[in-house]
Amino acid sequence: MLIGELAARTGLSRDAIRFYERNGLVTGGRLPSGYRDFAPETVPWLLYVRTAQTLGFSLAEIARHGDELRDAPDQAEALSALLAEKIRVIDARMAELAALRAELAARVGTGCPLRAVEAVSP
Amino acid sequence: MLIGELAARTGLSRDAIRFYERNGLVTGGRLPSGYRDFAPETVPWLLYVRTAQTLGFSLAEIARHGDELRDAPDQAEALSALLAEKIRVIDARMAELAALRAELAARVGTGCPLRAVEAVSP
DNA sequence: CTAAACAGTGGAGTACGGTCCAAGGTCAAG
DNA sequence: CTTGACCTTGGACCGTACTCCACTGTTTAG
Repeated sequence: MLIGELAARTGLSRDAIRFYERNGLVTGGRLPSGYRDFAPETVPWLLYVRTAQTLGFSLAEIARHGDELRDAPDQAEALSALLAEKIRVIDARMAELAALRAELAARVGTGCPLRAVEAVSP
Repeated sequence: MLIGELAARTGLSRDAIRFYERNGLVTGGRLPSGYRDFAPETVPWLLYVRTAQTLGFSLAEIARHGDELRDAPDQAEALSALLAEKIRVIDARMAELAALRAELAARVGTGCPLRAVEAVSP
């Protein structure tokens, strides 16, 4: 698959894909012409990359996870561990959000406890 | 309060605070010496800024919210609306995370359904 | 054979959120 | 009056995650 098609299928720009390649997030072969040639599985992988990214993982982290996965003796196990770790991260993040939500919710409708926030505004 | 003390109390660097000031996130008076002079309420405000930031709001958004708040005819109401909006954002974010968590959880322990993710790694 | 539509490279530029630094002013203590 | 801690400014620089551009090579359709 050429880069243009991959871009179309993932919604990424060709430049972004080349950027990802430079940073070790994707690897493709090369055709005799020098054109990049991507495997079909690259599509779900890139979709996954975007998901992980919106989750707050940096590209470097995602690349590192990918590497760990590739180098693992037992891939299935490594992946399970990775996913489990991500789930922990998600849980932690959700807990933070829940705490913040509670804090905000407690202030909504009260005319007073917001002083700490409002009295100072820019 | 001088900038150094504010920095110490908020955990921010003096440079970061000056950067925030340039970008309209904080305002302080000036002493005759030219030194910035911050009100005590700036401390909770900056702590709030950091919280909002970890929530995924950009400094520009936070500044804009602060402005809206300041300009609102009814501050208490404006703040309630703002908090309510943030809560919606949080809820959306949590829902995304929950969906992703479910997706990941479904794959953990299975040796097969992870192909889509694993077969492709960098 | 040529033109269009792809692809490649390198490098500059962008926005964000800062950090670091030099040169210099201010202030309190000794 | 000097020393040291603190403050000021402006500007350079960093990492992240890209985008845009010019110039060049390849492939494909007519």
